[in-house]
Amino acid sequence: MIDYKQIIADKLSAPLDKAELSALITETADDSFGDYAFPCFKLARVMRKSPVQIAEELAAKFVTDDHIVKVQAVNGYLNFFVNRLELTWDIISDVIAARGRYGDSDMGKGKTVCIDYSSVNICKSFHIGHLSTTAIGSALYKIYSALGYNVVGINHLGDYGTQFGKMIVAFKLWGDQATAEKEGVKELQRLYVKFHQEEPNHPELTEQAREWFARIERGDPEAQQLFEFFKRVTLQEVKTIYDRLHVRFDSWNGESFFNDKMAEPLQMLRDKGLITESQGAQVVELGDYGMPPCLLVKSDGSSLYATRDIAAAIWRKQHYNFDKCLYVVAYQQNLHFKQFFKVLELAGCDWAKDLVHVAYGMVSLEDGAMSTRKGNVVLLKDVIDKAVSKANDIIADKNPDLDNRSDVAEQVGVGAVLFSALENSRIKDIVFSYDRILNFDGETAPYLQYTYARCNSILQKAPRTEGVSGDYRALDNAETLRLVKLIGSFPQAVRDAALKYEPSVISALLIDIAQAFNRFYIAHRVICDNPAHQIARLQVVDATASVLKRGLQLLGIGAPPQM
RNA sequence: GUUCCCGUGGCGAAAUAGGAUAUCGCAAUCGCCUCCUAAGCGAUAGGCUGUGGGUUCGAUUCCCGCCGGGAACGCCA
Repeated sequence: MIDYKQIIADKLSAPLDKAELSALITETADDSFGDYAFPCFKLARVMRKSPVQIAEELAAKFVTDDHIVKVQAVNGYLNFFVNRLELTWDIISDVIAARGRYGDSDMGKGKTVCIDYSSVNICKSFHIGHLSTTAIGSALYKIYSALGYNVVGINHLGDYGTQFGKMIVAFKLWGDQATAEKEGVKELQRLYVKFHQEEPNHPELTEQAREWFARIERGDPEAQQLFEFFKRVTLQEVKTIYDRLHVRFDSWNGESFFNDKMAEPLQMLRDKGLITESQGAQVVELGDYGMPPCLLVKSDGSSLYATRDIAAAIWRKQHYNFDKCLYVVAYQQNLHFKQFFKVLELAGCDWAKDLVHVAYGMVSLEDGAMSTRKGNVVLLKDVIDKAVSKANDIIADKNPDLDNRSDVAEQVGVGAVLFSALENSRIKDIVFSYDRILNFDGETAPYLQYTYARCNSILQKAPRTEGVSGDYRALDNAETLRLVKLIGSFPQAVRDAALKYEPSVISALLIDIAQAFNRFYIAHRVICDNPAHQIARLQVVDATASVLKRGLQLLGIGAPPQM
């Protein structure tokens, strides 16, 4: 890969060192300005001259060569035109040489990243509120893997808490095994809701629930068995969703797993003198850091969320020795993460700095917040089913002879759903709307997939041309340049996505690439009378297809060859 | 009340760790399939980037105030 910035920096005779120079060199806002630009404004102060004058002087002194073919001073910018055919071929050949793995690197070699994502709750339905953590976490998993990191995907199950005592009471009173097996989480959910309806009028239920929860903790066989049953029913159902989304985990150690692993961390915090008594509870005071205290032990002696998260973080550090541990959890829990990260830092865990809360925005419905208890939820399964069914209808209409029709519809529908959680900055709130998620036009996964299929179609239909070499002058035009430059920025986008924990960096670039390709496609016929031109253009198509596919893979979205 | 986040054309967003004329999609109107997939492409219309200051050669981007929206703030997770 030719480093034009470096070439320019080496040849520029400005009173700054090479590193500063190349840091200042940027890509131009518009191809008509050139390809790279050096803003002279910072030099103005040092050199005591106007930026316009500096640019002109630098331009006059700059000696062009085979790589940098033209220099222009415009409004205080020094604009460089590179050898565009060289740039084009440089990028295209890199992509082709990468054989489908363009953008991969070994920057993470020997490093481990833990990613805590999706983390479903037992006995609760999987609704669209869980889509963001699942899609973002899974995409980060793939992105970090592509960068050579060893990645550990963790589904930190919500499988501990007094609600399971309630579930047992409800199940014994109103439920039965056969129905639960048949109806799955829906039935568990119904029992849970019923418990809350009955509880105000039957205070003894609360007491029974507490008792059953205590029995789970003691390892009472009946309680344990029922609890495992709920867990099995929930996971069975959730796993069918994960299968459809192609989401994988390396660990399913949830809250209950850490139940017997909290004593040591607590003792450690006590030994360090961090824990104090407050209103009967044991807390770590964080007033010095502008935060309310972090509660670790309730006045009845039982543990809390933060206690388990601290134990889990320590356990993960010991077992995986991570270089980074990401928590893909909604921003509602900002304070919680800040608190327990700080507690670990105060405890002298220098690795506390490697814990990252990857926060994302809330999903709400058009008529307000979702509520499991009120039954006001949109199930993810229903959304996927609708999307797939719509994809099916469109295929029936546009491409009825397509092979593997249902498979393609599945990939398109699922892709559309996943993309909705990956297209924007994760911090943005989302108001769920069927209209939006079922729209397959414009900036959507089906658009990317369609563009990929278009590329593929050309590659397949192009007649073989033996003994002819490509004429790359066929690539000397605005549409190709724009497309190729975008493709060339893909590796950096992958790194940025990892650095910022932001898969949307990749989604946004893919949209730009697809758009640039479609404009290229309209403007320049690939399969044409001139075999030399055809060969050159086919390589652009090949590279586009390759990058679109790789990008979609990193987002966890399928790329059917035809649609 | 305190802390944090968000505020860009009717709607949804982008702007590479301050840079050149604020970019894209949806919706709207009008065009383009005897020609590589029209899930596409083009054109028109739509903006004082919430607001008032400040820093800077330059602010959507950084700082302060205000307004509007959201979230969190002790025995849930």
